[in-house]
Amino acid sequence: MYASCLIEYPIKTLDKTFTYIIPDYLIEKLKIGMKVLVPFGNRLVHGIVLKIFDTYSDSYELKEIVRIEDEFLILNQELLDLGKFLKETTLCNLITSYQVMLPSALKIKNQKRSFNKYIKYVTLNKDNENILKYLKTHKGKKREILERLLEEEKVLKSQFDSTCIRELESLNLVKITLEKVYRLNREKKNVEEKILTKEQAEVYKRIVNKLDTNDVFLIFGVTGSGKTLIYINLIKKVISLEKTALLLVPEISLTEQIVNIFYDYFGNDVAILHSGLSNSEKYDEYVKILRGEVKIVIGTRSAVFAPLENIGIIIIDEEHSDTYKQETSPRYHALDVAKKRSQTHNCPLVLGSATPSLESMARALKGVYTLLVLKKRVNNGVLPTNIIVDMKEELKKRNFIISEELDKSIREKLNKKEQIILLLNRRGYSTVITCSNCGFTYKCPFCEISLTYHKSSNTLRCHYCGYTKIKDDICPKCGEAGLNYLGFGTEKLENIIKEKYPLASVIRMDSDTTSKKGAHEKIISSFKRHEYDILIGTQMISKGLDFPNCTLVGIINADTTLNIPDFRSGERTFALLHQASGRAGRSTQKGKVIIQTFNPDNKTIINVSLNNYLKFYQEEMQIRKILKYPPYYYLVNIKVCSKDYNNASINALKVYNYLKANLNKSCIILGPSTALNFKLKNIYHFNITIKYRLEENIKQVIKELDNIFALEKEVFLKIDFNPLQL
DNA sequence: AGCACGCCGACT
DNA sequence: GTCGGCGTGCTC
Repeated sequence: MYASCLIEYPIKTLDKTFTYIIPDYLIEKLKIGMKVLVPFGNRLVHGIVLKIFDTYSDSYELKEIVRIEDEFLILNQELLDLGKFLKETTLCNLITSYQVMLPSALKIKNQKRSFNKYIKYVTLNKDNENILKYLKTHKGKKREILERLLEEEKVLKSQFDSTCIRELESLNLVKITLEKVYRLNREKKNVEEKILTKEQAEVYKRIVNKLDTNDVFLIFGVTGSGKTLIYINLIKKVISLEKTALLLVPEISLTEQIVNIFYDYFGNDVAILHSGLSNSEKYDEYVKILRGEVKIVIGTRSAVFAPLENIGIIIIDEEHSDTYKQETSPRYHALDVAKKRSQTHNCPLVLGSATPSLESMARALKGVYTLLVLKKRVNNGVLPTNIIVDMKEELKKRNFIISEELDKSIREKLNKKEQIILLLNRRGYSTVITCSNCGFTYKCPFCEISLTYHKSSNTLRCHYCGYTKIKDDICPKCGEAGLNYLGFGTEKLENIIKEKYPLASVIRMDSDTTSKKGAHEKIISSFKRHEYDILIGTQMISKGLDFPNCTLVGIINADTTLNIPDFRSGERTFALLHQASGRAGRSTQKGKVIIQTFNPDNKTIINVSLNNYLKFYQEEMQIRKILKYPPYYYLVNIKVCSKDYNNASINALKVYNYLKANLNKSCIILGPSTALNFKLKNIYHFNITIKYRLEENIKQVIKELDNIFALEKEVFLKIDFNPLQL
C-alpha cells in the first residue's frame, strides 16, 4: 500500500504530493487526513496523508512512512476538500490551507506530540488479599492511605505523599489511573428564559422555516436590538434537530461576553476557539469538537474551519468586521468559507450587523440574501442623540482635545453617577516627534512610518513592526534639546482626563493594556460593575459591549479613520462611529454621543449623527459606482515585494505589463503605485490593483503570473482576491 | 525550507 | 595544499 503526502513546508516548489510506502503494521491504522512523519531528503518531516492506494508503477525508489504523529487528528473529507477550495480561490499552497485549519498545537509542523492533560488518581488494587494483611501488620502513614482508599475508592494522587504511594505501588497494593480532562469546563446555569419580542420572533420564524436550505440571511438590526437572543433560539432549535451550530464573532474582546451568555445556556455543549486561549486550551477545545462532544462552536475567523459534522446553522455576528478577512496567506474571508460550508451541509448562513458591509447589503437588497430587519431596541430603548462638534471652532477657543460640549457633558454625567466612554482610535502618548530646531522627525528604520511615543515605558515604538527604542533627551540629528511631542493617543488622553477630572476614576483599554491573558475581560467587567467612571479606548471598546449605565460616548477624533486613503475608509468610519455610539444608553436611560471632528460637513459623519445607515449606504454606493469599486466591481490586489527598492520597482512594472498583455480589455489595471505602507519591515511594496466585473480568464492569468514569480528569489508577490485594504 | 554538492579566495 | 564562502538543485 502507498500513500500520497503533503509536506509541511509552505513553498511553491513543494506544493505537490510525495508518495510513500505504508509499512505493514500501519496499513490498518493509517487513514486519509492523518498527520504523519516521513523521511524527506536526509531528515524527517511532518506531512499529511491525502490519498491511499495499492498500485505504484513508477520506477522511483520510495521510502516508508515512519509513524503516525497523532492518532486523534484526522482532517475529514469535508475539510480536505475545503482546503482545495481555499487553494483555488486564494492561490495559496495546499499545505497552508490545512495549516490554517488546525490549532497551533496540532499544526503539521509542530513537534510536540501530546497536549493532553491528565489527572492522576490512586485506587486500590482490587481483589488483593494482601491489603488486609498489610493493614493488620502495619501502622502509620501508608496504612492511613489504604484505609482512606477503602472508604473513598478513588482519591487524587496529589493528596498523598508521593514516596508513600510509590512504595505502595511497588508492593502492588495500589495503582495510579489517568483520566483525561479538559482545561476549560463550564456548567450550564439555570437561566431565565427570555421571551423574544414580536420583531425578534418574526426574524426567528423566517429563518427557522428555512433550516433545510442553504439560504443566506442578513439580519440588519440596530445596535441593542437583541440579535444574540435570536441566535440562541436558532441554535436551540438546531440542536433539538440533532444538528450542530457554528457561531463566528469578530474578536476576543467581544467573545468573552457572548461566550458567557452561551455557557450559561448550553454549558459544556460549547467549545470556543480564539487567539486568547493558550495552545493547550485550544488543543482541548479542538479535540472536543473532533470527537463530536460539543454541539456548538463559538470562535473567531479560523473557527470557520471547526471540524463540526452535521452543521445545522452557521451564524456570523458583526459580519461587516474586517477581522473576518485574513491578511496573510491564505488570504481568505470567513464569509466565503462559511458560504461554502453552508452549501456542503445544506444549512442556512445567518449574517448579523447594525452596519452591514456594502457588499452584503447590496446582495440583500438584490434578493440574493434574505433581508431581515430589526428596527427597535429591546426594553424600548431609544437610539442616542448625536451631536457633532466642529473642532476647528474649538481650536479658536483653545480647546485642543476636549470640546466645551464634551466637557460639559462629562461633568454632568459624573455628577449623575453615570458612566462615560471615550473613543480615540490611536494608541500611545504622542504620535509624532519632531525637532523644533532642525525639523527632524523620528521614523521607523524598517517601515519609514513615524514612531509613537509611549510614556509609560519611555519608548518610541513602531505600530507596524514593533520596533522599539528608548526615548532620547536631545535631537539625534542636531543635538539640541528641541524635541516636540505632537499628536495624541489614548495614553495621553488618559493623563489629560485624569488631570481634568481628578475625582473620576479612569481606565484605559487598548492593545497596550490588554496584552496579558484575560486582561480584556478584567477591564470590561470592572467597568461594568462601575468600578470606573470613564473608559478610554481604541476601537476595541466600540463593538458589541453592553454597559447599561453608560450614557455618554465621546468620540475624540472622528477623522482618524476617515483620512486613511482607502476607498473603504467611509464605510469603516461609519461602522466604527455607529458601533461606538451604540454603546450609549443601552438600557432605559437615553444616551448621548458627542462626535468631535474637523470635517463637520462630511457626509459620512453627518449620517452617523443621524443614525441613518440606509442614507449612508445609498450615498456611498453612488461613489462606489462612479469610481468603479466594490460591490460594482471585483478587486484583486497584487503587491510586488522586495528588500531592494529597484528590484521591487522593476518587477512591479513587469507584472503590470504581463497583466496588460494577458487580461481582457474590460479589466482596469491600476498602478504600479507605492503601497500605503510602502516600506514595511524593511521590505518595499508596490501595489497593482485590478478591477473587473466578469470573472472570465482573470484567475487563470493571475495563477500563471504567480507561477512565474515562484521561481524568483529576490522578489515575491502577495496576491489578494477581494482585498479589504489596498 | 533545509541541506548537499560544487566551484573559487585567504589562511593554519 | 585546506577551510569556507554562498550559488544551484533536489527532496517520494
